[in-house]
Amino acid sequence: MLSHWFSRVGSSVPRGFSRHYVLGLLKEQPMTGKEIMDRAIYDSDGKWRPSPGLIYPMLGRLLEDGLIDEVENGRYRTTTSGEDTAADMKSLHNIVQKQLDVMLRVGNVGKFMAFDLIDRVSAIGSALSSNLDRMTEQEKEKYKEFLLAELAKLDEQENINQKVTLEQK
Amino acid sequence: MLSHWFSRVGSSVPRGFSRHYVLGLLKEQPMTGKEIMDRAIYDSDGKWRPSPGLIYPMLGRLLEDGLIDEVENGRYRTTTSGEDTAADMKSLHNIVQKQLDVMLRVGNVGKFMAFDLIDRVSAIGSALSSNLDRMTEQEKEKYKEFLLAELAKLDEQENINQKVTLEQK
DNA sequence: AACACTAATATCACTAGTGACAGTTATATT
DNA sequence: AATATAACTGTCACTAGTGATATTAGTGTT
Repeated sequence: MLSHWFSRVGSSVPRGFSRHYVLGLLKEQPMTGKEIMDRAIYDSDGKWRPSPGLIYPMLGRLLEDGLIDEVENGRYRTTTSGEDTAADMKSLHNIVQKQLDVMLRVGNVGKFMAFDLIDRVSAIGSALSSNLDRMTEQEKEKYKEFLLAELAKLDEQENINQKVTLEQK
Repeated sequence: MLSHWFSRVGSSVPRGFSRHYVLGLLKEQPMTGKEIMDRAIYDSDGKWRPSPGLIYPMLGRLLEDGLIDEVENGRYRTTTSGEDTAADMKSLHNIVQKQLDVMLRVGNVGKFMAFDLIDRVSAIGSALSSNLDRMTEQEKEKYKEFLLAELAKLDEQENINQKVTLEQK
C-alpha cells in the first residue's frame, strides 16, 4: 500500500490540472462545488477525490479572476474569458508533457517506467481504435502517421544495433 | 508559449517526486543544496529547475525526519532509514501511475475522443521513443506489436469502408 | 585589516494540493 | 413550527511546489 507519507501529501492530479478540469465542466453546464467533486470522482473511477479545500477556494479564485460567474443556487458557469482558458488545450497538454519529460530523463525512472507506458499507450490505443468509426479521415491519417513514425524509429534503432554488432565481429 | 499563470504555478515534477529524487542522490554521495539543484537541472536537461524554496526547506524536513544526516561543509547523506525510503520504488511508481491514470480517465475524453486521444498517444509515444535506448528488447517488441496491430485495424477499417462504398453502387 | 563582491543558503509570499473539521443551510420528522 | 439531522460549504493547518529577496559566508582587492 502507499506509505503514510504519500497518502497524506501525494496528489492524484498534476498541479494545475484541476483548474482546466473545472473550467471545462462549467463550460458545459452550471454546477455547484459538490457536483464538481462528485463528477471528478465519477470521471476518475474514484481515483481522484478532490477535497473541498481545493474546490471551494479555487472557485473563489476563478470568480475573482472573472473566469466564472455565479448563476443561481450556488452554481457557477464559465464566462467568455473562462471559456478561452478552458479551450487552451496547449497549456493543458503541457502540464502532462512537461512532467513526463522530466520524469523520463531524471533518475532511473525512465527505464522502469517505459514498460508501464507501453501498457498505457496500448490501452489508449484500443480505446481509440474501438472508436475508429467516429474519427474523421484527417484524424485517422494523423494516427496512422504517428504509428508509422514510431515503427520507423524502432527499425532505425534495430539497424544501429546490428551495425554495432557487426563491427564488433 | 505557456500562459503566465502556468509558468508561475505549474510544476515540472509531480508532487512528492523530489523527495525521492533527493534521497536517491544523497544515497550515492553527500551533496549540498546547491549541488542538488544543479544536478537536477543537468539531469533534466534544464526542464526542471528546483527552486531553493523547495530544496532547503525539504532538506530541513528530511533532517528532522531522520532520513538524512549532515556530514561536512553543509553536505548531506541519507541515513539507513532514508535509504529504505529511497529504495521504495513502489511508492515512487505510484506517484506517476496515479496521476496518469486519472488524467487518461478524466480528460475530456468523451467529447473530443479521437483528436484529443491521438495527441495524448503522440505525447506519450514521443516521450517513449526518445527513450528507446533505455528500453529492453522485450519492451520494444511489445511496443512494436502494438503499433502493428493498430495499423492493421486502420487498414481493416479502410477495407470495410470501401466495401460499403462498392455495395452502395 | 576593512571592504566590496559573489555565491550559497535561508526565508518569504504565493498557489495548489491533502485531510479534518467548523459553520451553515436545507430537509425531514414530530 | 421547532428541532434534529444530514449534506453542502467554507476554513484551517499542513506539505510541496513556484519565484523573489534577504541573509550569511567566503573570497579577492587595496
